[in-house]
Amino acid sequence: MKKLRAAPTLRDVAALAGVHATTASRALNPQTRPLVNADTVRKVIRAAESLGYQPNPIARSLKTARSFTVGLVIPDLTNPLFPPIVRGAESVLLPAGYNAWIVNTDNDADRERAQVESLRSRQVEGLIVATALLDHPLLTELHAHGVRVVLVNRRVGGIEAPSITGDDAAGVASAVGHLADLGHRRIAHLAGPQSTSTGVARARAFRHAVTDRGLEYDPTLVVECEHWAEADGARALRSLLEAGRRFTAVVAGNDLIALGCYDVFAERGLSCPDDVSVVGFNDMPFLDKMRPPLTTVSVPHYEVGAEAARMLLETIEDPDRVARSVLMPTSLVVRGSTAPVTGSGR
Amino acid sequence: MKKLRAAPTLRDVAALAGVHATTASRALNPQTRPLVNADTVRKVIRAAESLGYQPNPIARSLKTARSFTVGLVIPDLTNPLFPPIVRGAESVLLPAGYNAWIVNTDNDADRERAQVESLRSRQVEGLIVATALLDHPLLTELHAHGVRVVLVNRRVGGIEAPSITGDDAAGVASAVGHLADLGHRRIAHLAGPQSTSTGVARARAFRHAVTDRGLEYDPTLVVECEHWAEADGARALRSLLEAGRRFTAVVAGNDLIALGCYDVFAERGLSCPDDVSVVGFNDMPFLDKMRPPLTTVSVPHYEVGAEAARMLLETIEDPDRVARSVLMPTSLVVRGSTAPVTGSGR
DNA sequence: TTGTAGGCGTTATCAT
DNA sequence: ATGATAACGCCTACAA
Repeated sequence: MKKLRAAPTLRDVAALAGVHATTASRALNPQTRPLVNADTVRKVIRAAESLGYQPNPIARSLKTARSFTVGLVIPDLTNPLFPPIVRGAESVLLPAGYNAWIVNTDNDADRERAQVESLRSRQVEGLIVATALLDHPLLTELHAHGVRVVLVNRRVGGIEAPSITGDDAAGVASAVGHLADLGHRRIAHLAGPQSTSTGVARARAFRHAVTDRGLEYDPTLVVECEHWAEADGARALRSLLEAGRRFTAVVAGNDLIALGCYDVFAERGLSCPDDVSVVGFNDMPFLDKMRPPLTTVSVPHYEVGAEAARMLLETIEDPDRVARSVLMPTSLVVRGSTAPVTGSGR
Repeated sequence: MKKLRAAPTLRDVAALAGVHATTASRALNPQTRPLVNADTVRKVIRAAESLGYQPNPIARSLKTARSFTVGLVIPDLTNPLFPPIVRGAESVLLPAGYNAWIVNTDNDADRERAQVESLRSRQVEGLIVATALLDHPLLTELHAHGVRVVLVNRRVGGIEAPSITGDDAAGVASAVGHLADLGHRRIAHLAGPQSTSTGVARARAFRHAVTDRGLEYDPTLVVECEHWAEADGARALRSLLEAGRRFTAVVAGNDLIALGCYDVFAERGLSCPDDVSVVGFNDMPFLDKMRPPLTTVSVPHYEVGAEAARMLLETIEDPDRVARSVLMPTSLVVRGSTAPVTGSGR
């Protein structure tokens, strides 16, 4: 068995430098360094380097109740939407000396509660949360307890937490506008879950965009999906078809719902975009290689994550900062799933 | 400003139960519970519950040098290959009372070193590492220092660390066999980086599979990609085409390299599978919706992650356990990117 | 400018 | 069966 040399502690450094541990602590900490003699500082730093000293963050946390760590609460890492948010957040946090603790909730409230509890007990200094529901008791609680939270992507009703989201209204408007320009008059909306702010915002934006374009808003052309997933998108589209609704285009709540439509097209021998045009939302990776390449609304997820991290760091440094809500600009990416309306319609 | 009620500590529980903190500790800890009077245990537990007591893992770590946390070292979370590994690992770790710290290295050695350092300083009890290179000084070092490491997906040369990988040889053999059955005789291989065990293993397996099938192995039909990415796959395929090589099928090192080929097909007006068949590796999500749907070798990544976590927990509980290397079974998923060879060839 | 003392919350060790 | 004491490694008063 190999004997593991224990990591050097502050006392080891102090001993080597011939000073007291306190002095070593002060010398090593940029905050308190001015308090100590320049020569001593140099000696201590040299000692620390020669021993390969790394402060023990656990001991530090215990004493200071800080951790230089923030929690990222993600509903599902396998949804390609979220990894770019994570990377964006890390791109800001790591250079600032913070670490990110990523947890998956699997869209499960109990698991979310347990994970958040675990983060809190490890003294995370704030949370970036991507799991928000409009009615979200846990987040309401955390907010009431003064836990620093920044929401990404979705918001919670009734609390004033800072949030960074895509501009759903503008995005949906650009999608509807694009379809209208192509001559589509009967456009369906496969809405995301109405338990999420994004689902509601996009559905509302759809209604407004349609009427703004002088089209008739037909509520029977709007179906809610239970989850933001392919299977639910497929189910929603099937229900429209089976009810005999007529439409020539679909605005999907997100890309996965749009891809679910592709499955139904294959089942029923429909052609996209010849029979039906489809627009997604998010611009997740690889859409350009789909059959057909999916027209979608691009959201700058990396920037969403980065901005959320910046905002969280701001609130950590200045707790009295007022909550802001930032809308990140979206852009329409036109690909092959949308085309001018044909004579036939459906 | 809201006053945050500090979390109750063990002393609070002890005081409420009318016992000493030590006793409360023993009563709450299943390991030591038998040492204390059943009545006392009940009193303490009741007190703990009424206060909502949660042990402070930081203090516990400081004292015990344990953390019930393991680190997951991932090269790039936006590569859809890795999230399922993460979830598989979590599916084992969380129920066992462990947490997972996920870190992204961006394929950068310095960043990896920093992240691993940070994990170690937080007392993680082991590492699940997906970033292995054949020549990997950091991992060699960690191994020499006795750090518990389980490798996933890829291995390191020269050290005997347990590893969980897909069965590259069998997977490539099934891909080559499929193409041979379709009549292909001149098959190219766009190999992954030869700095990774996977890249090497698949290239070697390709050579063997080709000759096993009685085909001629032509080294000019094998090109190494610098990274496991679309752009590199595209570059490699272009180099073959520009050199005027003749082949009717491609075995790509992984799915991303295969998708890079799609870009080149589009550039040059080639049709897949009519002009060239392509097989990928990994079966990442959404391949069934690509144009054309990609034939690939499926690797059970979720299970890879789960198995790695199980193995790591085993080594934590029984450090003398000998390192095993597990090959997870792969399966060929035939889709639309492969077809019988046509007369023309190229 | 530096040192001393004490404590963050928990558990290991020794004593009762 | 329970209590007292000390220690994990660090930092923050306070004292010198």
